[in-house]
Parts: sequence; C-alpha cells; structure tokens
Amino acid sequence: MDVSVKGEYALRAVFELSRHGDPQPVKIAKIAESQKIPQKFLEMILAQLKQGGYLGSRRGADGGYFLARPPDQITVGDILRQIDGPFQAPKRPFESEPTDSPFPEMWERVERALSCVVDRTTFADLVERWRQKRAKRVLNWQI
Amino acid sequence: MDVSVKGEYALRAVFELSRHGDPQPVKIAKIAESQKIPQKFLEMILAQLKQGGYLGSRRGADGGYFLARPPDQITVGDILRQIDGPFQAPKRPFESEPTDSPFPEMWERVERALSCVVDRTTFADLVERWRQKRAKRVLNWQI
DNA sequence: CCTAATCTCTAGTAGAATAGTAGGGATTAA
DNA sequence: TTAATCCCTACTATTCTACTAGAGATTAGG
Repeated sequence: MDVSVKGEYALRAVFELSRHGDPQPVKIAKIAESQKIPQKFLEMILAQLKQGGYLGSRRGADGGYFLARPPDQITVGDILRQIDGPFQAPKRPFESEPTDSPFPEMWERVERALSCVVDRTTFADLVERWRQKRAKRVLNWQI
Repeated sequence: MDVSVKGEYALRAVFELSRHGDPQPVKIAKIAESQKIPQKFLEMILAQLKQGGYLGSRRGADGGYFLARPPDQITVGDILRQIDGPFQAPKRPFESEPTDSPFPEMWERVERALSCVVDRTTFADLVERWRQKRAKRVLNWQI
C-alpha cells in the first residue's frame, strides 16, 4: 500500500509543468533541479509520461517538455497509473478463487475509495491549493 | 499501490479462523491447505500475527492457532499494517519538502479514504458477507 | 553549414524487498 | 514415551527499485 518514489517524482514533474503554465517547453535540467530529482532518472520518467500522451516535447536548443493537455484534464491517478501500473489487489497465484470469497469485493471497495481521491484530483486543483497555501504564508509573513 | 501476497495470505488465514468460530485451535497445516498457502511461509505469517496480539496458539499434539479477540474486533487494516507496515506516501529522500507542497495533504486524503474501508471492515463483516453470498448461491442452485 | 544545447535510446547495476525453503528444537496430549 | 504440533534461525532465488553511463538524434541561432 505505498507509492513508488518514481511515481512521486512523476507527480512533481507534472506539477512543475502545470505550475509553469506557459506553452513554452521547460528543460529537464530545470525540472530536475527545482524538484530535486536525479536528472537521468527524470529523463526516463518524462519519456514514459510522453508516451502515455500526457506530455509533449521539443528537442534541440531551447527544447524541453510541456503538458499535452490543460492541467485540469490530467489527474493524479492518470500519472500514477502510467508510471506504476494499475492499483491492484495482490497479483497472486490465486486464479482459482472460490466464487464466494469475500475479498475481491473488498478490494473493489478499496479501489473505489482510492479512485475517489486520485481520479478526482487534477493538477489544476493541486496548483490552486498550492497558490492558496502560498498566499496565506505570505500574508502571515507580512503581519 | 498494491498489497503484498504475504498480506493477502494473512487476511485469508485470519478469515479462516474467524469463519471457524470455535475456540478450538486450528492447525497450521489445515489453514495452509484450505487457503492454499505454502505451509512454511504461513508459519512465519502466523507468528507475526501472534506477536501483534491478534492470534494465540497452543503447541503440541492437538495444538494450533486461534483468534485472540472476537472477529468483530479485528479489522482488515489491523492485519495489513501488522504484516506490511503502515500505508504510506513514498518514504523518499524528501525530508526537506517546501512547506507549501500540495502533496502531503493529498497523501493524507488518500490515507483517509483507504482507512475508511480497511479500518471499518472487520472479520465479522467478512464472514457475514461470505455467508450471505453462499446462501444466495445455494438458493440459485436449488431452483 | 556549424555548433552548442537539448531530448532520446540502449544498457547496465547495486542494493533491497519479496516470496519463499530447510532443518531442527521446544512443547504438549494421549 | 512418542507422535504431533508450534517455534526459531538461517538461507536463497528472483524480482523490483532507483538509479547511472554513454552515445545518438534533433533543433535554434549565428
């Protein structure tokens, strides 16, 4: 019941691009630095997100990555599934479960509960919450 | 975002004991067979559940394992945490998160959503659901 | 066209975790 | 006393995680 570091890196990268807003591509190196992600590792992650259709890129000087769709149309669940695969009940050697086992139903409930959070949270939401937190902090700072 | 096979084995073992009901201890070998769990592996799991206070045991001939409390006082969450450790957001090298990161809050939401299912589902619930399913199946079979 | 700055692609890898196995030792009922 | 059980320590093959290395392809600007 945990999320991989790779998954979190992916979330942070997409968050960074969402926050940025511009259609201007952002360089891997910049994302890596501002989110403290090992650059070479990040390269692989971004490639994976691109091939999932969430990001686009441009090569060469002044190249970089950018969102392939607006941030209110990318959810946390999208990204986590693209990187870590589907959330799942144990992928065990139990093909032949007794039909009246109570567990499959429970795993479904778990998945629905999880989905209610991750599939309803878009990066637009995250950016907005971040801005609000930030505004509050600055306010406190000024008093 | 997945559950280990070990975790599911633990759930099944406790389910088996809950279903059994009797205060009579059940042998590892029997649990292993009826739930299709490698016996030696199961031994380790049961020991871990015992030391968490969920099970008791008796050695020697006619020994076995039994619930240390009634099944309506053991939750799925209890067992999973005992076996797999706490559910957690990535245990990453990010001690120094910017205070206004939107992610910690999101991970809390995820955890709460998860908790709503696993910490509210007791083994008494699971047994009851299992009995109902079974009754329905038998009914259909008779028609 | 040249060059420097990018992304892209293939490979490898150290260390940890997972899912077990092996073999005997301690305890108890009959 | 003995046979059946749980208990305890150690070992291991395989997979996964979190990277690293190095060179190739592409593009903007001069």
